[in-house]
Amino acid sequence: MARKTKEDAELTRKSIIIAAREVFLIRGVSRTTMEHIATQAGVTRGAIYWHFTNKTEIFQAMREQVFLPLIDRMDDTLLVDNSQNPLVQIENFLCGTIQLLNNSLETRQIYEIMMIKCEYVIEFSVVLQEILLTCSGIEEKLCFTYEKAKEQGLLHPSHEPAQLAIDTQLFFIGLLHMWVKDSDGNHFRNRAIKLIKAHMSLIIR
Amino acid sequence: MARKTKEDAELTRKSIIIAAREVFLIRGVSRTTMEHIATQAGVTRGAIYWHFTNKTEIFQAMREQVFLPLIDRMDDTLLVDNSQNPLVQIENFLCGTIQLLNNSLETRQIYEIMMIKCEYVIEFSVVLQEILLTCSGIEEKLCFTYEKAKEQGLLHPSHEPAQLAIDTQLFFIGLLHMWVKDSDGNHFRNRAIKLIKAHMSLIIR
DNA sequence: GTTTATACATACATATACGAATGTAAACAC
DNA sequence: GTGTTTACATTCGTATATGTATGTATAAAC
Repeated sequence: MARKTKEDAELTRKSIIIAAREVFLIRGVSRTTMEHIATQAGVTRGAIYWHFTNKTEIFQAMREQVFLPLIDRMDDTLLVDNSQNPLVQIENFLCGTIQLLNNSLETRQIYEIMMIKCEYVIEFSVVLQEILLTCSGIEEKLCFTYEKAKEQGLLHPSHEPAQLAIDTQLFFIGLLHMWVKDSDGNHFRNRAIKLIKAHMSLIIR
Repeated sequence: MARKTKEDAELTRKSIIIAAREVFLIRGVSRTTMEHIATQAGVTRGAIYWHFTNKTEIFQAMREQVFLPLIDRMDDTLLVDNSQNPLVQIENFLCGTIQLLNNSLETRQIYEIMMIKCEYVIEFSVVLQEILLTCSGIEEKLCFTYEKAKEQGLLHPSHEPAQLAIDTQLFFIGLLHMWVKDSDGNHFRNRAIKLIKAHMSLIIR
């Protein structure tokens, strides 16, 4: 076929990432081939190899579409906006993530792929490291916000911000994992917001 | 080669499961072939196809070696032994699981495989359902134990056993996931016991 | 002691996947 | 308007995986 304009090329690049997400979700990352992605995107493998060197690069491109906004939203909710009660800030961040998952098919699918449709073997160890780094960042920001709460006397005196930060983080990681696995929705998806509020209520006072 | 006794056949069956675990851990479940497992076990694919119909069946056999004992231990710690403080029972169950992971290479590897070396696509949906069922069971037993604690006045009056059960369960699921991912150990593995005690201390009184 | 079923190994047929090499037509630079 | 580069499509060689079919030596049944 013929050469396209730069805008068109960028469109096919994006369509490849979208196609990859759709196929990853159904077949799992390891079992999807370049041919699967190409067919889904309506191009040939040649097009994919032009834009990406291998499947890992497609995966990373897909991942960035979700995780860069996550960091931004976390910074906005926890660090920038200081007008609110810190505990409400944390609750808003957690609930906001759940609402994002509810509203955005793309985000929902990418989370599902990353959590239960991907095998973190050696070639994906970079991804694992990045996930751990992201988690460290979340913990830090939660800790920072819990410290604000403590300064304002919102916490029980025996509760340490660092411990609360890890507890909340682990609670939320568990919630996200079960949210993703709970495909029928009755155990965790529909109750996620209530579970977050219940968790926060354990901490208040 | 020649026919073996039943005991020998059972030995090769077990060696296949062990070999599968070792290869799954390195290559991920999807990317390991029957040939990989056979080579690792020192047999041919013929032996594997004799004992198992496909890879999923090997995976399930491997999984049962860990999850059936888990249920038993949970029942022992949370339901049977009523001599102790219910909150201590819960803490013992959680810490016991971590200690099992620390002490048993086999358990540790199978958890790692199930959490980050396996893609839960359609053919593994049965496994996912079983995991969800196991979680429901854990939640029920935690709830039962928290109810005992409430009856004994060990909980803050505003804390509901059902909510505490889910919160603890999600905390622990998150902890297990991070425990597995934290291969260098400094972020979660070495701190797991302390994190559990911190979590339980949030609930007391 | 012969027969039969077992516990594999070997061989084969088929399918699939990858990466690179090559082809090509249009966009863009000049 | 010609040349060059881009953005792919097509083709090819090779490797690898699967499942089955067949071979075979021995344990077990009788």
